[in-house]
Amino acid sequence: MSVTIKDIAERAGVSFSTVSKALRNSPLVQDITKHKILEISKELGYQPNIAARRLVSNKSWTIGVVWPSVERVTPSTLITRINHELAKHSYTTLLSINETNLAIETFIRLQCDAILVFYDQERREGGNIRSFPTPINIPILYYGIDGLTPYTTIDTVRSKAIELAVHHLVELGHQRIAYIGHVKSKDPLQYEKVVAFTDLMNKYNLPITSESILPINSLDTHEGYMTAKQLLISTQRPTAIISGSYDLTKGILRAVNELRIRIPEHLSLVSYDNIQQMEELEVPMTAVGVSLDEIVDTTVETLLRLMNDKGPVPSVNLEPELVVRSSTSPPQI
Amino acid sequence: MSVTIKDIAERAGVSFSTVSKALRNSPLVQDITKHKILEISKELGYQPNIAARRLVSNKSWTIGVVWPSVERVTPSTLITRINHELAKHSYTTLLSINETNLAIETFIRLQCDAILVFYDQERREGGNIRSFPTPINIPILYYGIDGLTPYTTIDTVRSKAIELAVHHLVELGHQRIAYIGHVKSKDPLQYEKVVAFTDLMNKYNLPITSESILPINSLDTHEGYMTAKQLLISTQRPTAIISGSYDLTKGILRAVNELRIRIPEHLSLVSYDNIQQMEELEVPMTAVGVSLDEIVDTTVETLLRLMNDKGPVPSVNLEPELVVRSSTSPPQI
DNA sequence: CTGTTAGCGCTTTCAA
DNA sequence: TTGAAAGCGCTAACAG
Repeated sequence: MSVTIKDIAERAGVSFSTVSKALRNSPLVQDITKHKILEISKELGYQPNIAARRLVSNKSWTIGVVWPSVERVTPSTLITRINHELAKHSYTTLLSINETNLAIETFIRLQCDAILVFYDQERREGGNIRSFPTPINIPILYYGIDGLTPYTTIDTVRSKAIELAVHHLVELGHQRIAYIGHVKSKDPLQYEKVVAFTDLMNKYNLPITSESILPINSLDTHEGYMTAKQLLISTQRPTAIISGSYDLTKGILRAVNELRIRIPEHLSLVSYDNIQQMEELEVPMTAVGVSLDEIVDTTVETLLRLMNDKGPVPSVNLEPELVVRSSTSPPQI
Repeated sequence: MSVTIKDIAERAGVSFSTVSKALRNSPLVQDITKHKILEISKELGYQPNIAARRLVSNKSWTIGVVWPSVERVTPSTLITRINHELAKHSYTTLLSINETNLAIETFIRLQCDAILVFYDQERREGGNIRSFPTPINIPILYYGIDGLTPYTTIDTVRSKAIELAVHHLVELGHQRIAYIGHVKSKDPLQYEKVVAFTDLMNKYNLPITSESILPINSLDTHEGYMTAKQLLISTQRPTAIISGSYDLTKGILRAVNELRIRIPEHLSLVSYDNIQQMEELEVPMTAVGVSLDEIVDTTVETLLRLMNDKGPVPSVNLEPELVVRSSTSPPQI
């Protein structure tokens, strides 16, 4: 059995309620007594039992995160940052890699104070996105699927980001623009970007050929490299490329280097994913997207409101920005 | 507030202990009553409070997994599989991405039934590998760092795997053997493999040149591709390559294809990581390592013993195997 | 079959 | 400043 306040009380020769107060640093306990109790509890390796505490105080200081896709690298940074930020507010995050509804169930049983759900686009779970089958008394926040659930949601307007990219390039004078990104899979988040690209190219009356939308199989560096190399060898190569993710961009850069193409003189490059690392690439990268800081802050803030406010908390749709760096310029003729 | 058995009891017009029995499907409750109770509880969205349950029954059916490195892809498959396997024994896994000691603390407070620790080699945490600062009453199992902790450990003999690979190639008659997989970072698990390679090459009196140990930056596909391409262009190219991971191997294969080198006629290839996917590569791959199934099974089994046995549970060092497929043959002269 | 009761570890009045 | 007592949601004897 684990160490309890009773064990400490016995050793310290005081009542267990005094121990409870001492451990929570209540002013109602003499300093000497407090010291002694703290010492003994350390010695015994005492850890307060969250279960019991939650039972009486209705607060577990625990947030459940539904994380059905451990294997995807992209959002990992996000959860790491959120975890860190919540820790500042003394919350501990717990992840579950089970199927969404099962995970939610577990978190309810654990009496978490709130649940954050990263919906798994790839696994496409059985239709229960809209609402959990039974009523839930714990606040839930969804990430990334605005409009698909009745719960509060944090999302980013991906199409807008692509628009910003195309617009920027067109303003610089580019006409032959290519988009390298996920097309094949049914991932709606990725699909949204391609659609936005096509729409905007049409709007500007720019040509869409087989060489302007480059499908890839995954969002990793190697795919970016291979696809870009193929594309850039062509004589009618584009004067500008929009890349669907940071990892892809790294690959594209390698291909560009090998072919001795200079950025931005011979080729302009805009990348999705507004993260700090864009700044540190060989060529500081012009990028579009919502900054990670903003996503993290908004998510944590919404989570806190969800737990503290009585009324409903509104969903947020974060607006992407364009950050112009050195990878874009007017096309050279 | 959440729904409790009392709420159900009231609605059903029975005592709350009858509800408790009914929910746990006790034979001591009439079928009609049981049905009614089950229905009401579903209607109300009842979820048993693990906290309260654990408080009295001393069992939370919950296993804490310390997972400090969400961002690393490799072991993700492992945890996914373990999670699945434990579910069969009705345990739920909970992950924490916090620093090890903090995570352990949380799991103790949550009264998990056991804790599984994946030690983070990259983050190299502050010296507390050896033992948790205070006594713990919950069984702990460490993965991958045999000999560094007093707790029970599951580990694989990585050096032995590399030995098997070299031995196999030497027996086939290879002399110029290269190893791709020396990560520059100080990851001890990777380092162990390089050391084993050097030792064995020396033992067989085979030459180690600058072209037999290829340093890489990470274990991913792109690194494998770039490194292999560089290596294989050389006139004095090796007749066999040992690859440090599955991902690297995929990259090496791409380079090989591009250069129109044929496997195994022109080049033999052995890969670390004994996983099913090796079978499905363009060339079914000869591989070394402990099979994932075995790792999963052993881990789960040890975890269960740790929870059920009274006495200490021994650590396990899993022996790697060599699985010969079609990617290796004697060198052609 | 069903209800009553005690108690798990803890916080929180209320008394001393 | 300390202790006693009640109660959080649940399980497990024990009585009825």
